[in-house]
Amino acid sequence: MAPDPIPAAEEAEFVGQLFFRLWRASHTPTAEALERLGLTPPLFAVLNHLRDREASIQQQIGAAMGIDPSTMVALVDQLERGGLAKRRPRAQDRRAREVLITPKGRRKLRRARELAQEVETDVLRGLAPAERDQLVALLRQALAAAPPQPPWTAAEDG
Amino acid sequence: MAPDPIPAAEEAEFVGQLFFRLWRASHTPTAEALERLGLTPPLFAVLNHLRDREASIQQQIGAAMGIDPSTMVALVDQLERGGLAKRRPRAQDRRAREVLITPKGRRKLRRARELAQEVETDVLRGLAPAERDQLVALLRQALAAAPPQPPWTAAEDG
DNA sequence: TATTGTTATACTCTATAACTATA
DNA sequence: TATAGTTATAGAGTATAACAATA
Repeated sequence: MAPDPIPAAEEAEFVGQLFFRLWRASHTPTAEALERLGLTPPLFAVLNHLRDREASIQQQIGAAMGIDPSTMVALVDQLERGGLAKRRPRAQDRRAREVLITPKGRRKLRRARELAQEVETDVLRGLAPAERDQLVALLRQALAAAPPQPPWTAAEDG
Repeated sequence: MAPDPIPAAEEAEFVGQLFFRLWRASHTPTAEALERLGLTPPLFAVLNHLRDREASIQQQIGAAMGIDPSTMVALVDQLERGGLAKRRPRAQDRRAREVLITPKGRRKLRRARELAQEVETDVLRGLAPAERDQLVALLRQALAAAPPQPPWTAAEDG
């Protein structure tokens, strides 16, 4: 059997631990909410990417989000099976596949983003609105100046 | 081949993504530094726990840090093999094993904590000291009020 | 020859379940 | 019978490497 829940702030000595615990605090309920829509965090991340950059090809998506090419194949497969996105060969280079979000995909993404926002509001409920804005600003500032990152997994999301 | 490094702040729309990216920004180089000491992030986490609570038994450590009992066995095995900690039966209940950090373990932990601190300073180099303090305060405040968490993995550290 | 995507496989990490020894 | 720890196994998630199609 898995251990009981943990006192939230215990043992978080290093800043990295704080990042991790807050990420988990947001990731776990987000993943549960997404599951009710038939989505996973990686699928949600790809859909978010697709929302703004329709004609990007698999490799570009993977490079932008740190998803391995072979993993991208499986993710886009899932999106296609669910009718949330579709592939088409790029005209200028028929090796490459452009991935496009479908109207159904947009509708599902809209609901998913709402759920993710709700979770995030709940996770940061300890902060006043001004404090929350301040936190986000500091996080962005730190990340912008942080050392360059190696490739990441796709498990990142709200 | 794995994809190239990612522009740090790109795509981090949700706060959860910021947490994740900053955690990774600190976790990856920390893991690399620990490896040079023969440690891993989970071992580092357990040693940190042991530093302050010597007589805790495996189950307690696991419960406090969200590490599965069977995973704890493997971790303490590794610490014992390296001479960094040792087990002994608890007098009052010989089913239970108290885990104690050794002097060698303390020395190694001291170096590990120095390395982790250096990484963290580097990760947060974009923030002025006052901003950094402010960030930590906001993170702690948010975490203290966040919804109760399910068990965690041991991958959390500086 | 190099590159995109694909496939099949291997690896890492963690959880699950059955077992032992104590209680 | 219940609990701490152990062991062996399975599962999820991801990466690696070889292959096909195209450039």
